Amino acid sequence: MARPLSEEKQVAILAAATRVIAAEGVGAPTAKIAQEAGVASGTLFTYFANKDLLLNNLYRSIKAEIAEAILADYPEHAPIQARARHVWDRYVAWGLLENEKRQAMSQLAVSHRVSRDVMEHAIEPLAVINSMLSDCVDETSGLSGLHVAAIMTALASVALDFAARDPAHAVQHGDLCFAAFCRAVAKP
Amino acid sequence: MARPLSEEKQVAILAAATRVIAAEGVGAPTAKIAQEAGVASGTLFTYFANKDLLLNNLYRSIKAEIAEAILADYPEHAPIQARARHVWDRYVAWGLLENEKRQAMSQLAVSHRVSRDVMEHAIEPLAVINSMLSDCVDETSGLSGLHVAAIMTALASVALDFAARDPAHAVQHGDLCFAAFCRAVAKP
Amino acid sequence: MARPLSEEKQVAILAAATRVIAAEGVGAPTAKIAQEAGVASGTLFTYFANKDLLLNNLYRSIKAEIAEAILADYPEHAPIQARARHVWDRYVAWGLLENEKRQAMSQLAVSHRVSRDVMEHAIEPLAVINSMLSDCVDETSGLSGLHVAAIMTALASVALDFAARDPAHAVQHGDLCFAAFCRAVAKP
Amino acid sequence: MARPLSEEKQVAILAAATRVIAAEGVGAPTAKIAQEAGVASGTLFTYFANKDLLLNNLYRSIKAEIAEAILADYPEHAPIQARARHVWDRYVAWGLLENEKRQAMSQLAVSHRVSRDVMEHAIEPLAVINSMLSDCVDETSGLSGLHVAAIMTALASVALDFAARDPAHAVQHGDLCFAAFCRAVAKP
DNA sequence: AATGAATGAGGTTTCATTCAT
DNA sequence: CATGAATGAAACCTCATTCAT
Repeated sequence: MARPLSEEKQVAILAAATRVIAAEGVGAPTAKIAQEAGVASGTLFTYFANKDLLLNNLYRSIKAEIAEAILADYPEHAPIQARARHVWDRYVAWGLLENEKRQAMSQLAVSHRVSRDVMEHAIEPLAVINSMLSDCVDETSGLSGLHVAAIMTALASVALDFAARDPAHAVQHGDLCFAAFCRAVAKP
Repeated sequence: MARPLSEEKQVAILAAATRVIAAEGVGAPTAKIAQEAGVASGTLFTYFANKDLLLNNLYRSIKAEIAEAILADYPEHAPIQARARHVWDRYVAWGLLENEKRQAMSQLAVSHRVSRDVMEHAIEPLAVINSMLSDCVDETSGLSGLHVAAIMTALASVALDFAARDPAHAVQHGDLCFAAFCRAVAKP
Repeated sequence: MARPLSEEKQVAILAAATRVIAAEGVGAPTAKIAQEAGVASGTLFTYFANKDLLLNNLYRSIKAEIAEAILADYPEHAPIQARARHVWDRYVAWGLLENEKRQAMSQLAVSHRVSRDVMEHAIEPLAVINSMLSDCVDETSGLSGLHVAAIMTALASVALDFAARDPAHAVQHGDLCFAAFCRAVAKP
Repeated sequence: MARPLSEEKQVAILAAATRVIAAEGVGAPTAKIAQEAGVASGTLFTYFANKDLLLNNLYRSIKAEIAEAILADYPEHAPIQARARHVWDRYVAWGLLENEKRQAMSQLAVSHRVSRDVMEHAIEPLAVINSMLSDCVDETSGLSGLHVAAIMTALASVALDFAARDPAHAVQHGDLCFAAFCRAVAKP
C-alpha cells in the first residue's frame, strides 16, 4: 500500500466539518471544510465520496461520541435515580465541552440530508438508556419511555442553551433543569 | 420601497417560502419559492430586496402570528393556571394546524441568516406571556421566567413532535406534556 | 413575457458548439462554447438544460440541415440516375461548404453521448432517399438499399476528405468518387 | 525512461485502453484504464508519461498490428487481383476479430490527440499496399492510388459495420462489399 | 410593477499528474 | 518500480440578483 488512508486526516475533516457547519450550516462549501481541515479540496472526496456521505458520517460519528460519553462507566446496577443522573450529567458535560458538535448536530438534524436510516441506526447504542428511562416512568403519569427520553433531551438542551449564554452559571442551569426534569417525569 | 402594490403577492411569497423552506431548508432556491407563489422569479425581489430579507421577514411574520394566536382572547385577569393553560393550548393548537410554519421556524432558527435583532424584536409581543410565566415560578424551584418560558417551549415542541408522528393521539400528547410542564415548574 | 428566448442566441450557441466541437471534440468545455457564442457561461444552460442535451440538439439540427439541403428541389419524378446525382451533388456541396459541421458530426457520431433515439429519428426525413437508393440497386449485385446508402455516405466522405485536403480539385474528387459509386452499385 | 521493466504491463495497459476507449471515448479516465489493466493508477504513468503519449502509442500499436495482419503471407508476386483480395480479406478478418480495436481507432482518429506525425508514420509499413493499390488503378478510371486506398478502407468499414450489426452474415457483407470495391475501382 | 432571460460567481465533483511510502 | 493518496485546476451546473422588455 502506498500511503494508507490517514485516519488523522479523516478525523481532521470531520472536525473541520463540525466547526464550519456549526458556524454556517450544512450549506457551507466543502472547499471551506477542506481548507479548515488543512487538506486540498479534492482530498475531502477521497475520504467521503460526496457531501451527503460526509454529512451522514459526521452525524453518525457525533451520535456515537455522545453514546460513548454517556455509556462510559454507566452504573448499570445503581438505583434508577443514580442512573438517570449519570446520563444527564454525562450528556450535559459533553454538551458543555463540545458546543460546536451540538450546534452541528442541530444543523444536521433539520437538514434533510441525513438519511432516515442513519438517524435510526445512530440511536441504537442508546437502547440501554431508553429502556432505563422507561423504568423511570411512573405509570400514573402516563408518560411512555419515548416521552421521557424526549423530555430529557429537550430539557438538557434548555440547560445547555442557558449555559452557553451564561457560562458562569453553567452548573446551576444544569442542576435546575435536572430538577425540573425529575419533577416532570415523577408521579404527580 | 414603499408598500408594494399587491399585499396579496407578498403574502403568497411568504406562504410559499414557508412551504418550500419547511421541505428543503433555507438553502431552497428563491426561484422555487417564486414559482410556488405563482409569481415570476424576479418579482420576488420587488417584494423582498434579497433572500436574507425574505428570510427575516418570514421569521418575523410567523413569530407575529404565533403571538397573535396566543394573545387572542388572552384572559389577562384569570388565575395564573388558567392563563398558562390558555397559552399552552393556543400554542399547541397553532402548531398542530400550522405544522409547516413550525418546521420552517426550526430551519430559520438554526440558519444564522435571521439577524439577532429580528429574533429579539420578534419576541416582544410575547412580553405579557413572559411576565406571566415569571409569576408561574415558585421561588423555591429557583427557575427564572426565562427558564420557564424555555421549558414550556421545549415541552410544547415535544408534544407537537409526538402529535405530528401520531396524529390520532394529538390531544393526549398535548395533555401529557402540559401536565409534565406543570410539574416541572411547580414547587417541589 | 419579459425577454423571449432569443432564437438568435440558440443558433449562436449551436454554431459555436459546432466550431468548438469540430476543433476539440465533445470534451470541449461548455464555457468555451458559451464564450465563442458571445453569451455568459450560465446562459448556455437556459437554452440547453445540460451538455448532453446540447450535443443531442446539435446532432439533430445538423442532420436536419443535411436533409433539407438534399431534399430541396429534389426531382422526385426524374429518372433514378438524375435523382442519385442530385443527392450526391447536394450532399457533397453541403459538406464542402460546411466542413466544420461535418467534422462536428464525426465527433458526435462516435461520442456515445447522442442517444440512439435521436440518431434514429434524425434519419427519418431521409426516408425518401433511402427508398430511392433501394431502387438504385441492381438485384444481381445483391446489395440492399442499406448497403447502397452506406456506400454512398462512405464514398461521399472520401470525396469530401480529399476535397478538404486538396480544395483546388474539389470538383474532380467529387466526380471521380461519384463515378466510383455508380460503378460500385451497378450490375456487374 | 528506458524500456520499462514489465513489457507485460505495458501491453496490459494498451489492451485496457483499447477496451475503455472503445466504450467511452478518449475522454475516459486514465484511472479506469489502469484499473482495467490491473495496475495502480500511478503505474500507468511510468509506462506512458502522460495521457497523450498513451493515446499516441495506442494508435501506433494498433496500426502496426493492422499492418502486420495484412502483410503476413502477403503474396507479393501473385496477380494483382489476388493481392487485393488478400489485403481485403486480412483487414476484414482482423476487423471482425478485433472489433474493439477498430472502435478505439475511430475514437483516436477523430480525437485531435494523436499527432499528425504519429498518424503519418503509422501508415509507412503499408507502403507496399499503397503501391499495389496504385497498380490496381485502371488509368481510364482516373483514380489515384490514394483514392483507391481510401475507397478500400471506406468500403471495408462499411462491411465491418454491417458485420458487427449482423454477425450471422458477416461473410456475405464482406464479399458484397469486396465486389463493390472491385467494380468501383475497375475500368468502366 | 411584472416578467423571465441574462449574468457570472461560486458550488460540487472529476481527473491527470505527482509524490510519499 | 509499484502503489494509491494527495493535489488543485478545471469541468459542469446552480442560483441570487439584475435588467431589458
